[in-house]
Amino acid sequence: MTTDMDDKSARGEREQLILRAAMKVFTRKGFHKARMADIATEANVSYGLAYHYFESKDALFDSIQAWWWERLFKRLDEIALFRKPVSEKLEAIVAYLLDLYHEEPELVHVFITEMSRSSQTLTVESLNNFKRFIGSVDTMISLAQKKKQIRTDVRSRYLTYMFLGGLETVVSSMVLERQPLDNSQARDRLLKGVLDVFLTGALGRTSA
Amino acid sequence: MTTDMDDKSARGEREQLILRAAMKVFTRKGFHKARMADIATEANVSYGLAYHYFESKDALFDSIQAWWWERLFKRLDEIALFRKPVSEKLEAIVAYLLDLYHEEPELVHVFITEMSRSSQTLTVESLNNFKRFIGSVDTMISLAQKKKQIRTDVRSRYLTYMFLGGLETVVSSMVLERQPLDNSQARDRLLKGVLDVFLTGALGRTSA
Amino acid sequence: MTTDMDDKSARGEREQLILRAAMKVFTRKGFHKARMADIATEANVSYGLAYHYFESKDALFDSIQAWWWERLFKRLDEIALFRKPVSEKLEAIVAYLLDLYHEEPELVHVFITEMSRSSQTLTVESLNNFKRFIGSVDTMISLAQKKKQIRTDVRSRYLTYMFLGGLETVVSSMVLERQPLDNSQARDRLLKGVLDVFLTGALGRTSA
Amino acid sequence: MTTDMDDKSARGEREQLILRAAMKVFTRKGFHKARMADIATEANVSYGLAYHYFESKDALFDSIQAWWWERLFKRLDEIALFRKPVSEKLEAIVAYLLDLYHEEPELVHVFITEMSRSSQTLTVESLNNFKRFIGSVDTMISLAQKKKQIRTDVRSRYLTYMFLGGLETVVSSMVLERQPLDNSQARDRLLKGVLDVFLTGALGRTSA
DNA sequence: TATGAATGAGCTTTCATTCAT
DNA sequence: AATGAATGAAAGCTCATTCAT
Repeated sequence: MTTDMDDKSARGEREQLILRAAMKVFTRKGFHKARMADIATEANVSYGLAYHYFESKDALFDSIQAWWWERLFKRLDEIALFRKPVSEKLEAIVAYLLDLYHEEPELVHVFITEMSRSSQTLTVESLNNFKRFIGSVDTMISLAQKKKQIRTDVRSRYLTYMFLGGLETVVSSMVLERQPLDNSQARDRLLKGVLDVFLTGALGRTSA
Repeated sequence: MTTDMDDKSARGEREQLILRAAMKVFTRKGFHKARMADIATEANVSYGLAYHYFESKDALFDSIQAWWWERLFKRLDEIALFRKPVSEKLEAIVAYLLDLYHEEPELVHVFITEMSRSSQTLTVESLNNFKRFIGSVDTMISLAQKKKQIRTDVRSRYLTYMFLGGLETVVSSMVLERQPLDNSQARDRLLKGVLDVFLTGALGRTSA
Repeated sequence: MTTDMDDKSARGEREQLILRAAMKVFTRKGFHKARMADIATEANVSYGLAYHYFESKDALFDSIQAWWWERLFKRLDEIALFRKPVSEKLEAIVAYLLDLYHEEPELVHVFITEMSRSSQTLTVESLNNFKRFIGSVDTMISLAQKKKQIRTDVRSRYLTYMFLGGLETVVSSMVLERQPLDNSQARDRLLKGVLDVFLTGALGRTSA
Repeated sequence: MTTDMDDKSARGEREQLILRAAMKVFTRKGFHKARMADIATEANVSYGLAYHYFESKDALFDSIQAWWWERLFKRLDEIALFRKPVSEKLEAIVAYLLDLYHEEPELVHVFITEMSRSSQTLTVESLNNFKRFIGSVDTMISLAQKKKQIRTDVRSRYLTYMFLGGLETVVSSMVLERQPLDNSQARDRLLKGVLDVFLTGALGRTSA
């Protein structure tokens, strides 16, 4: 899996340091209870330096969001180009999230706890990102419907919700209980599980 | 559907007034940006009075949570006693949420945006409520597995996550876009859709 | 001399207390170096109470300005109606300032040091107040020119500047050296002096 | 008119650059709202460099003051030596200010708005400069009184205040409204006006 | 019950100043 | 000479909470 770390190291080292410290503190205390002082301390950096790199606490949070969405959309765009059945595309999405959780647990944590809900941070812009995210998956699914790869008697939008909702909840349960995903077998089992349940349902193929 | 309003009317009328005002303001501004003054204003009440009924802002929020969980667990317990296939139990859960969203959209909104995520409010107690909630559904599902009503090759916990996650995301999409659910046809379609996708998967029965 | 104290006592007592404390602190330290904490301490009042009554430090300053202008314009309007030669009108203006300095030295101090110059606080609105002030005196003077009470070979605007400038500087010298004006003889001498020099010039009547 | 530029060009060119930038920024935003960063930007210089030349923001302001007073006292001392009637000496003072305003409007602006009032910057030293300034004019006037060139029934101090106050207000009105004084006719009219009103008063010679 | 004035800890943000390069 | 990253004290403002009435 390609990593976007490349452009990260291009950014100021200190900036990265602060960004990562912020993610840690947001993970630990949540956005609102996190104080800039905590972030600076976590980064072993003076109070003012955080403001040297980021205009405000909100701007810092926005940078994290931007980072998240940038990576995600980049990967989604790659996946959309796959010349493979929808099942493999969806599998790649699940894999992306699980692997990112392994690499950057704090980033995923912040996404789950601070971005994905929390009306406080739901600006018009972030709502648009969500719409683009959902829309992107929706496109894959409705394409699959056209190719008769999956059922057509349910609107693609609902299939999308069920897929993303299930995926998010599985990830959430790991995030909130801070379960590491260091075991690649566990990762594969989860991967297959999510996908299989989504595709064949709780009844499974035996329903035939 | 029975309503728990009965015990609500038992509480002081003013108390209810304040509680509902709080839900509205939390819905509008989120917990952290909501000020006690806003809530008092919304309730047309002095803000000293809010403290007469609720010890603190947190206590006020806790009351809302308690209300939510009380209703939910009561209903779940009823559903658990159904002598019916798991599909009907799950359908009753979906129906509960959709109907509650129709009745008390703010309550569901606060649940989605403030309670279900947001590490700020994730106290040990609320985490326990989530565990009990998930555990309750898990029990229904593993019971069904024992009765061979559903597939047994996936751990009940994951089936539970996929079900609740899908359900939550469908509800979320309504909540966040503030879509009313006043049409009973739409409600039934949604109900069947969620259930059917969960049970038979994205491939549907045709996968046989 | 009528006093506007009446409407002041109508305002909240505490509000007045804070306003006066602010004037004292502004007089002592200047607007910028004055901290809200200083003002609260001076007023023997908690920090937050100042914000209960005044939205911000600027708003507090604006209130002082408003008070100043309100009193001044009220008096100027009265004076303008005098059916007397211009010399008596101008004398009344000088008397107003000298007496106000006796009554409310801090108010005059703040006017001299913070309002009358200091581009920081020169908003469009306060500039307009100055223009109205100068315009009001200008009107008296040009009226006197039409009645041939005073020379007509110099534009009324310049006569106004010379009068107000001289007056302000005399008052400034008292203010900046914190000279009290408790002696009514001194007050009268000053009053006559300013007026006589303005009217008959440095050469005096002997210039004839 | 001789210029003090000689010693200015002796100073570092960059130092001058920064000094002028500071005057511009002080003129635009006032001393307190002016940030060192603004001054550096205005001078197209890094803000570390400003500290290379000036110990602090206050020191920078002090340099501007010193420049102002140095020029003024030099000129006043020259004028004091004139073997001419007081009217010509006072005329030379007015001329100095008007011409300086033409040459260095920002310097005069800073004097009017930041130095001449504003208790914040009124240090003991600057107060002494004011006293020396006023004293210098006072000396000219009391000398004229001894020679019976002007009236002796008013204390020289008050005549001085009336003269300087009128002059300052006339200049202020130009400064605050940012009127250029590029027309030499206007300059002469102003010059004669100020002097004539001060000498013969609002009643003029016709008062005889 | 009901009010809203009063309190003050806590937080974000600014910006003069220092210093390694 | 020159740069600008780094520091941290200082100050404005918010708002949950208390309490006298």
